[in-house]
Amino acid sequence: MKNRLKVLRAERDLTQAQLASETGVSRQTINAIEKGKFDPSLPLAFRFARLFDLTIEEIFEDEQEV
Amino acid sequence: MKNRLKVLRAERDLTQAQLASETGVSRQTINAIEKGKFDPSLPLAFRFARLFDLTIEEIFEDEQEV
DNA sequence: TATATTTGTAAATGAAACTTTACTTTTAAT
DNA sequence: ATTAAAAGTAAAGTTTCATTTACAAATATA
Repeated sequence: MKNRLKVLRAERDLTQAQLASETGVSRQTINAIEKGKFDPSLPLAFRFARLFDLTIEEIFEDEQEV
Repeated sequence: MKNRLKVLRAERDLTQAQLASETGVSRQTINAIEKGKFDPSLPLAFRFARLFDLTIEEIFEDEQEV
């Protein structure tokens, strides 16, 4: 699943560490999600959406893998 | 996190087993999500959204738990 | 009321998300 | 060219999502 976190972060001048602390996860978790190592949980996806004032669909692009 | 899966299923006359098979998970997973035992993964949430032709936000209601 | 279907639940297991610690590489600013 | 900050990565561990098997309870239908 692709995501626009890196761009959204850049637009708001946030570091991975800042985004991590604002969403209550570790910096490594943010890095792993940005690098496509794994997908966030649904609750974490909602926290990203709330923080950036976007829908989940505007942040994450599903690639219908099933 | 609340969800409207049970109602959406009822509207389309689907059993838990049918919804499970259409989204590629077990019946027990559907049951557990409906009963609030746990939240679906983000990819599974996208599959529900695609199947019901709704956004994730229209199916799942976040209760800002963090 | 008997029977079939659906739903609820539980235990054990596996897979994926996420953590902590720690270190290296890259980028930006002196 | 140094230095500091940010990003990348890795290993080991915990928690959460999801599986299989199995059975009980509820709902529908004959």
